[in-house]
Amino acid sequence: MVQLGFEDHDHATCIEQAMQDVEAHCAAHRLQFTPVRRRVLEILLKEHRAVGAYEILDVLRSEGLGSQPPVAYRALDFLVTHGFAHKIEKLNAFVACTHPGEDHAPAFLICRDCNKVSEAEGTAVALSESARRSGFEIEHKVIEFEGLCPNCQAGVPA
Amino acid sequence: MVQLGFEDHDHATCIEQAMQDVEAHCAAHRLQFTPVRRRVLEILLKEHRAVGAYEILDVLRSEGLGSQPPVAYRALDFLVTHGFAHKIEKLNAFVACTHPGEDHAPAFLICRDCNKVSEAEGTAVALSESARRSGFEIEHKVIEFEGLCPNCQAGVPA
DNA sequence: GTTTGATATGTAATATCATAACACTGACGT
DNA sequence: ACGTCAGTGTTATGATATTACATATCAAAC
Repeated sequence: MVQLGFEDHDHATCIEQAMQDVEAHCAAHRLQFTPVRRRVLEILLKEHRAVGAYEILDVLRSEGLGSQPPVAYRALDFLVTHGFAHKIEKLNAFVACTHPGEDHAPAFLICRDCNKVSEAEGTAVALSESARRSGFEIEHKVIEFEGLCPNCQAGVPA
Repeated sequence: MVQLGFEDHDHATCIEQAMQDVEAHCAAHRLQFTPVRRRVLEILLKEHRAVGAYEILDVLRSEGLGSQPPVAYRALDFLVTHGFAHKIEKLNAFVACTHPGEDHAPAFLICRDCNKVSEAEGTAVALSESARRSGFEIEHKVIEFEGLCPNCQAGVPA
């Protein structure tokens, strides 16, 4: 399982890489990667934690990129729809995707202490197959595990 | 997988059984199954669908059992804490538990058309073991699959 | 190169979900 | 009777999200 988020890593590279991937994906699919959308993704990428829409809106507002909730929600909707970000239902907040562009069904590990969110590579979940067999057609999966990350268990300061 | 919710069943019996189970569990554990809490559980049990807190509050209000949000939220909190109901994070709403009293980690199938919610018996999910091995201590699991139930796929009227 | 349609953004108003804080009540043990 | 504590009543407010409509911008067809 990939567990980006709790581990140390070169964050600047991590952001740059993601931005380039999204850029490329948008170009390839004729998607408009507008300034607001780009900025919202940057804001999300800066943190490996779920960020609320109004927190994002505050930043946009301070930069003159928009001032009303729909601005943030529309950009987030674009990012989520195209797989560049995910909504964490448990937190009513959003995280940047760590595998942008790939079609995947991620599982999230949410630390209730440091609030970091880690996206686990979506290996097959037994249950979902079982549901499908019983006739339920799954369109969207929400798999979120809340708990304590290794760092917080060890008392590492955030 | 148990799939109560989408199938036809004797609903009156289903409600009565659940109420008795909860009653017994409260008696055994010295929990106060007060009128408001009882009524909220009844409201939830009446439907195999997620019900919003304010929808519940409307009913309580009309019956003189309470008029302000905290009344509903407190009762729901009691029911969720003791495993008599679950919160569906995807919908910000609540369902009665179909296995009250048992300690379990349920998975939910949510039909986006008829809004019914089915609680699947929580068999082990491969991912959660994998997360645990990597050092993440899971305290709470959210597993929700949204899609189309067999009835709605077949065009059966709700 | 201008019209046209689709997509994106600006903005006001409002809907929906949830909690903090504090006062009151009633059951229960002593 | 008195103190304690869990539960409830009530006010106020906070947090999240959408509807609706106006305006702007882009891209492709003509």
